[in-house]
Amino acid sequence: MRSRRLEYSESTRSALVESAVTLFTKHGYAGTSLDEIAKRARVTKGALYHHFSGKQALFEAAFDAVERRVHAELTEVTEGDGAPWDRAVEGLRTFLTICLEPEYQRIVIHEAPVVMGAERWREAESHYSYGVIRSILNDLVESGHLGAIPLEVTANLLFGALSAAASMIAGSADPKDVSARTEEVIVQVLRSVRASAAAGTPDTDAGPARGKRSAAHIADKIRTKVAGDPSGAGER
Amino acid sequence: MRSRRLEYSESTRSALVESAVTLFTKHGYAGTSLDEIAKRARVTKGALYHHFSGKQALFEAAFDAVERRVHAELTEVTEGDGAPWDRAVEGLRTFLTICLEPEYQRIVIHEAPVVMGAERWREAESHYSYGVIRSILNDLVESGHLGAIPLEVTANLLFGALSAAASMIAGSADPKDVSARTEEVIVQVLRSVRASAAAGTPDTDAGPARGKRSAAHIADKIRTKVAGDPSGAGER
DNA sequence: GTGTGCGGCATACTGACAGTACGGCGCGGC
DNA sequence: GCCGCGCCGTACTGTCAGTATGCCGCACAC
Repeated sequence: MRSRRLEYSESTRSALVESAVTLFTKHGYAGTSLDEIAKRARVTKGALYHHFSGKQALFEAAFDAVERRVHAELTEVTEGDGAPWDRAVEGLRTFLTICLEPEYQRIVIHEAPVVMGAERWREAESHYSYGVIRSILNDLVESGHLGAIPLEVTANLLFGALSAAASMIAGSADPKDVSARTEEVIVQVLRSVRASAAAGTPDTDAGPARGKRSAAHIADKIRTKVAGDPSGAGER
Repeated sequence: MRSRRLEYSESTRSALVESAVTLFTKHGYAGTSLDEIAKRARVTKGALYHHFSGKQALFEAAFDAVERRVHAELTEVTEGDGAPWDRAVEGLRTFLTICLEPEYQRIVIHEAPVVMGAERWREAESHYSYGVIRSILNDLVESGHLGAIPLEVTANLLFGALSAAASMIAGSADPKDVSARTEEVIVQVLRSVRASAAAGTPDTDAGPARGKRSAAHIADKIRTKVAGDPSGAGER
């Protein structure tokens, strides 16, 4: 039988995480004191340090909480059974929407790389939004919508572009407009790439550009190990 | 005549900035104390506070120092008199190289948005690297290499993609390889877009594409109202 | 060349905050 | 009903950003 003690404990823990999400979103990591977080959760630092090893660990818990929500929302859209292209566009749209949420913006996109370190952040992201984007791209490649592209590199570029877009959109005077135009541009680019791949003309054009080592050797490297660690998302 | 006093003063100031650049790069903003910075510059905090209003102001001075160096390096390449397309590709390559420098990576790309606030950072960037990218794109459009694109939005997407790429490259096991592949992908995409524009076929093709559902409804969902604290990101 | 003002900097202090030590209290098992 | 341990509160410590204040010597006046 579920113990009362355990229930209390989990309740305070989640209260702390929720409080942390709220305050980190509003004032940032450096601008938020542990006393504030504890106070908002109606406990003291003693409780906080009982559940988390320190400020950074608490931040990561908050990060995970936000990411899990977002991930659920994303996969719901992208793992449907529609055509890959449609799911991709819909996923794109959903991700842009998510990026407008202050929690995701500030905690995941802006603060996390600094607080957790770029290394850990990248690692964590590969299990969440970044991973979704990569798998969407993979679907597009496998279904023939995109030609041979280095998966990891392309996914990374796309993810970076989308994050920057989110930041710009949220900071703009007319978010709806900027958001719509952003989506247009990305879809347009994807279509161009698709068309280019379909035309079977991997370029070779008459540019005065550099050496001919272009499209050929790219294909060699398409399959950069999608692997990732098979263990279920390493919780701290 | 140039006063001796003034010379000393400027020397102290630049020593502080240089020290700040070094230490912020190595240990980050939060991980560096003002005493360390002062000590490395062989002065005390008194001198530091004489020249700068606080830690944040010192960071911004360090930021500016790095940006100015980079900007000079970039414009030297992109403001030549070659063909727009060549200058673009060369600029792209140069920027990717710059992104490998730890100073630029950590101070400009990673820490600055958090320390200065995304708002200020964006504003500052528009005078530096981001501005260069935008003007390169503008040249490409005017010279007919790219079709009609929303300049700001596209430049922002490209800048975000490049920043993310830089981060990935620096963190990878084989930076040169990843860097090369990144360049390939971007150039490839640009070529596709160029081809698509040249073909005068803004798509509409017979893909499994979806209906013309309005892109604008995205922003309806911006639930929380951006929540920005306009002050320089709650730092302390 | 002597006085004087002020810019440039050092020293000493204050408040805030992350992290630690330790103790009490109540739930759950016996 | 009693004991132990897990949960949490209280009180303290060290560190660091920022402030208050004063000294020292260069430059300029005369």
